[in-house]
Amino acid sequence: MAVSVDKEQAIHKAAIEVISEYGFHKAKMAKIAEVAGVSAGSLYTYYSDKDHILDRIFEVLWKKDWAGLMPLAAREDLSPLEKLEAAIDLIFDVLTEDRNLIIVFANEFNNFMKNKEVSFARHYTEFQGAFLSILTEGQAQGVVNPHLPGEVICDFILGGIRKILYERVTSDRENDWATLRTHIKAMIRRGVLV
Amino acid sequence: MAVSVDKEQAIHKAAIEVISEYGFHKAKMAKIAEVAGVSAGSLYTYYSDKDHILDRIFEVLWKKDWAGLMPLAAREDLSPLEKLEAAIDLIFDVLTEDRNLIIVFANEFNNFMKNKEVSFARHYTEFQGAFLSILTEGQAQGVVNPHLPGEVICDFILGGIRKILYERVTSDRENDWATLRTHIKAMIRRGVLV
DNA sequence: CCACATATTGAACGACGGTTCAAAAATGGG
DNA sequence: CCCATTTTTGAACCGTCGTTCAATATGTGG
Repeated sequence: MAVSVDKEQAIHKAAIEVISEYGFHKAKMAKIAEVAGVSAGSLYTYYSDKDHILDRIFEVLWKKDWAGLMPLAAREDLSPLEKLEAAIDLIFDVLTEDRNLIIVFANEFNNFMKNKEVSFARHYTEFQGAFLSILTEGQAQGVVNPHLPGEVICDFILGGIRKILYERVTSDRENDWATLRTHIKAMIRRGVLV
Repeated sequence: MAVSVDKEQAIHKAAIEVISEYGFHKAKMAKIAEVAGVSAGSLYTYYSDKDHILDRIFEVLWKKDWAGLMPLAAREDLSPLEKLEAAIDLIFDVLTEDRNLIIVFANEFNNFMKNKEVSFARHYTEFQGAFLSILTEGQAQGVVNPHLPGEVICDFILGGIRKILYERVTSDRENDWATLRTHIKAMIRRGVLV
């Protein structure tokens, strides 16, 4: 009898749902189990403890982002600007797959990284590094403003996207992700002035 | 024998410090009391419960922002762009007053607002409304890009600033807030392209 | 300086919820 | 169809704090 991938998936998905609704702290193991359709004890067949569940959620998230961005940053057939926009698309694609994931990411990520070993540290760090390298390349080629520190641009973009997605997903309005992307890209390229 | 303002202040400050270090959930009442230099029981002379302490932290924060932004947005002697930059300065001033406050804000704010009555709801909402009105005014006067939805600009700016401040304050580098402001303003005005 | 009111203390309480584990169920090879 | 093995169950356990409160200290008005 092999452990079931289905159940691990079910727990993974249920955890995202429950944590997005209550926040990590108030998300009870019993509730996650209930939503996943397993017993409380079964959670411990697939995860060592509560932290491990959230760690795994972020691991999957950052592995996707990392796997997408690393080859992208290295491509020679794209201009830095094209890469930057592709990177933004990538982040959008990964996050907008599941509205609850956006909420979990926006609310729990920073706190979870605090004073703790996380399994996705390398992927996260390398993702940031790759994103930064795209900007640096853009500056070297004279298309990105060289007076702005790359880290500042990087944080501003990622922080801005995070909040935009969170606010949109939290309101009950319908979301047109495609249009939103073009707005964000326009803002990043040319700012808000006419 | 009147309750002491000093002690309430001490608890307020200690709470920001302890919560910034451990996160709200792992911040223990006993630890807050210890740092504040009072006993655990004394916390309950000044605050009804743990939530109340954090509620108060955000109430003070948003009252400052609100009190600064409301009159600013209404001024007729400033252009929308000047108001926008003054608003950014305001947010900077309020947050950079205390590095721990930035951390608490970045990590706990969203979660704390979830499914809960908060005392600062009105100040927060009106702050956002005032910020948005500055942008709308700018669009009406033809200085802000009318194709970008005001809410998107608003969220992008606030989310971007939050992450920038958080990352800077979390690293151990020295921070030059004045230069950082000009970079952020430049990015907002003209984007990242040359 | 006394009596009263209010503040402070910190040990003890009790609820909560993550985790455990013995028992039961499921699986599958021979 | 059995038996060995692995998985699942869920009630019980138990450590962790947020909170309480009786005792004590502190301050104040008369």
